[in-house]
Amino acid sequence: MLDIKYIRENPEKIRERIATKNGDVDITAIIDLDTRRRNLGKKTDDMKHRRNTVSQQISLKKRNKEDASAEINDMQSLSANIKENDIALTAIQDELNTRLLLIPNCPHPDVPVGNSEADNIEISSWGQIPSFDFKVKDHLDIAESLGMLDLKRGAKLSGSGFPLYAGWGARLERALINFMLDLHINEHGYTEIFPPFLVHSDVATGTGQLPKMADDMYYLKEDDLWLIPTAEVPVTNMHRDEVLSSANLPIKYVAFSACFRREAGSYGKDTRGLQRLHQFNKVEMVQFVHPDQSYAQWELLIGHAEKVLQELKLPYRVLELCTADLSFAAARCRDIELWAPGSQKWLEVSSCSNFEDFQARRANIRFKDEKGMHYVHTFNGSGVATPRLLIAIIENYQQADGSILVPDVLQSYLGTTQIKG
RNA sequence: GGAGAGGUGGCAGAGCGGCUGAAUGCAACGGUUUGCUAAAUCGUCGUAGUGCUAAUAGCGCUACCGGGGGUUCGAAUCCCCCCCUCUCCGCCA
Repeated sequence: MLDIKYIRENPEKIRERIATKNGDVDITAIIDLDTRRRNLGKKTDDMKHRRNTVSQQISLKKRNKEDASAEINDMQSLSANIKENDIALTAIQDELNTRLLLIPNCPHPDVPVGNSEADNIEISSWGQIPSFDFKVKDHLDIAESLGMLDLKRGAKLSGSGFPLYAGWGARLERALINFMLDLHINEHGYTEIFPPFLVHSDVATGTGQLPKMADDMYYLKEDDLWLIPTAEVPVTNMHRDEVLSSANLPIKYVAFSACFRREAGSYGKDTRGLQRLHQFNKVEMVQFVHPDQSYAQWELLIGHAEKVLQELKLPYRVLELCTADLSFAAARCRDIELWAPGSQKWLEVSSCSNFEDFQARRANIRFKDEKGMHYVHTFNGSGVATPRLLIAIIENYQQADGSILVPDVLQSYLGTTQIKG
């Protein structure tokens, strides 16, 4: 959410910044609502002041056994008017809020302006793209032949997009999650969180998924609960409506969770194997920081995600997303993509977004220092999502005989050096 | 799912129609004093909206005692609904 005062004072600037994100906002309507809210609010507050004053007089008169019926009469009609105004005011406030919640975050000034994902900029890369002296296969062929994946049975249970891992596939999945959590906890100083996977509407609103992305989330009507699309949602909202102590910042959490996404509107795109799923596992890093440290810490977090891939010795590249490719809530974002030789493409395994105070304002997460109250900055990044990581491991570590070598750092977790048929 | 108790400022905890934005204690901040890893003492000490103003400084007004309604000239205080926490019972991994 943007600050209404900032909108009031910089309407044109906001319109321009949002336009670079291909967003369109009716700033005029918002400013109009804001003006009406302030005018009616002032008027009503003055009426309430009068009521408070006169009520004091009534109290005094009654104590002195004097007649106060004239004043009481007056106040009866005044109170009726106040009630009418309050109702009107609530309606204005509600509409204003609804509109404010639909305004995307403004991109950071350093974000390259672009029209599509084609305008994202590669800012670094790591590792060598491997070459093979045999015909490479893609992850689905390999995993199915090794009994690691059973997508047919997954679909029998829940439909396509709900993968069923079996045998070494299931064990590899579990090993990856443990490896990543341990890395972030032991080497990067994060505190582990294991959150609920179902959350209230206001929680999903706090991080920016609602109201705009409602169609992309699974919803349980009976209980009014949403399945989380990422651990970011519950973990960020842990501190909703809290005042944090500045001495405790930055707060760094890492959480494993299953993630549920309806992927409405993306049918048929990148669907082979594990590329795009309705349910997947992810290790997510979330930080709450002082605004002054925001971008420095965010860069470190990207390094934490990269470290996972370096330890696994997988080639990757880092992209700075252009304005058009930024998500609703993000001010700035870098994606990390892994090379998948069997599929012959780069696969996004981590998205590291800085939201500045956008989420903090929505979720009301503040900190206090000598100068007063401020909103924290929040940012997060996958560290990382498992399905595409699994694809990259299988495809990069595949052998001519159809087996897969296990990356060094996973061998102790898996108890083997090679996965064979 | 059933029964009971309770939700008050950073925390603990009074208040139970007007003199309460809220006692008291702790914590925090500032000063004094003594001095050694502390105590004593004085003062300050909620958040948000809004108006005036050059002002994130100051002053004023309004709102907020889990959330939403109601009664009343006036509600933290009375009434109704909902949510949450705790205890007991039931069910259950």
